[in-house]
Amino acid sequence: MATRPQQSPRRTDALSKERIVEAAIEMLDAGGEKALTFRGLAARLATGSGAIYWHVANKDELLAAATDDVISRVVTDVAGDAEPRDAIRAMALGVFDAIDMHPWAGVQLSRRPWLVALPQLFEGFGSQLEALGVPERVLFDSTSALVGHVLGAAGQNAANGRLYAEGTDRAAVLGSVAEEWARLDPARFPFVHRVAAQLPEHDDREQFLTGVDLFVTGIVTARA
Amino acid sequence: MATRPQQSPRRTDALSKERIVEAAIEMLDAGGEKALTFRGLAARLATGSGAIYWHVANKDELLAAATDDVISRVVTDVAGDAEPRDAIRAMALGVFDAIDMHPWAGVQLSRRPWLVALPQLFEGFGSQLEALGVPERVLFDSTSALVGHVLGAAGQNAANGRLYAEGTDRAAVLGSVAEEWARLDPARFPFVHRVAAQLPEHDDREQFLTGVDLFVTGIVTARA
DNA sequence: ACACGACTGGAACGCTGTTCCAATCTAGAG
DNA sequence: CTCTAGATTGGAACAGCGTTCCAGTCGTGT
Repeated sequence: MATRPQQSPRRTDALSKERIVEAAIEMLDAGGEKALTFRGLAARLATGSGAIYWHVANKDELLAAATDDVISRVVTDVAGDAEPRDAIRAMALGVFDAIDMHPWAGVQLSRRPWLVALPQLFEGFGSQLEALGVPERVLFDSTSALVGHVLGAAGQNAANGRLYAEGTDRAAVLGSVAEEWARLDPARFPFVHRVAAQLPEHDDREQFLTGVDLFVTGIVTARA
Repeated sequence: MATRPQQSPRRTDALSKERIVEAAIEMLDAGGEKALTFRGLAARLATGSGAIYWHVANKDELLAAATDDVISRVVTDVAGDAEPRDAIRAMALGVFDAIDMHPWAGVQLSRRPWLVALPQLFEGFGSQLEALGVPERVLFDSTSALVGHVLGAAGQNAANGRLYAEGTDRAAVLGSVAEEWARLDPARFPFVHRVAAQLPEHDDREQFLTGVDLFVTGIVTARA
């Protein structure tokens, strides 16, 4: 049988999971989820796809590792010596911005939770709620709800963002959606009809923050 | 050149987008997102994949149509003559249960919003908030936040559900996650350490409802 | 000098979404 | 009734994917 010549020279710099994850994040940021392929990754790292599999079990693990990397970086960045409400706002905004910057991570978070980053979020939000005087009895439920809200709403926003990621701009897309809403039957959709105009001009980041504030207000109010 | 024999007899019952979407939903419910393939769909409908493409542009459109079908069914089911808070709880639970029953739809919702069902959600939640006396000025933001919360938290839950969907049961998975949390450094994760025990025994549905209530409380409180 | 395990890279496999097109049906015109 | 034009079908073909497999190469310890 014919021997395989193995013509191309071997790499000198070692491959590693870190280097692979780093390259994967770059590809994901550049072209979204479907831009990450093992062939492309191999080309970018100047290797073969088989070599990658020696360091990473499969694509799912690679995506999870990339998501973990991106999220945990943000969570640890937030300092903890502010007022509880401000600290919560800061952490929530950190998550929001991270997911906004890496939308593929948002999808991943709503797909495979219990990530390494999750305990960090729980710890951060939970301890601040405790500082706000939320009683032990409802602390776990409140924290779960808050974490779920932040991840859910941020992911939701990232999904919207992807719509006008390529080419078309935000205002145009939202404008056309607003037109659609305005065309709906005013008898069946009076409310939608009325607020359609506000759709194109709202600020996603601020709206997200409003939601977090409302949530904290609810928790604090129910505390009594 | 050789003619193609086209041996198998033609179907008598017409193909249609509705029939295709219906079959797709069955496949998605049975085996999740990756169980839906055009080949499998063609086999189930006793046709070829090409025929499906005459009715449906591509897989994305098919997924969007299936999601719309499942979600809008639930939204229109909720009657509207209850107390505002109860109506909101009922609608939220409807969405929660729908996504819980069809987890693939949850992923889809956090991926491609502005679905046909979205105006219905906006209308439902928005009009109830209005009935609660939320002033016009913050009505749009509050409704957006509430819709985002419901979709986000429900999707989040569905993602968790998929972890113990196949084989392993919920209690076992949550138990092992709780153990992992308990093993974390108590100095760095005091809060997580403390609430880990509550993780396996909490009720997702109830926790979701708690979150919605907290949110509404926050909105009502901020109304003043 | 040698051997052995860690590591590499590219070929190959089975599957996917999608495109293409001959074959076939249906409806209406003449 | 015949003919034809368009709507619809089904399956072959294509490019590309994740994954597996394995011959080859390197670095290290003896």
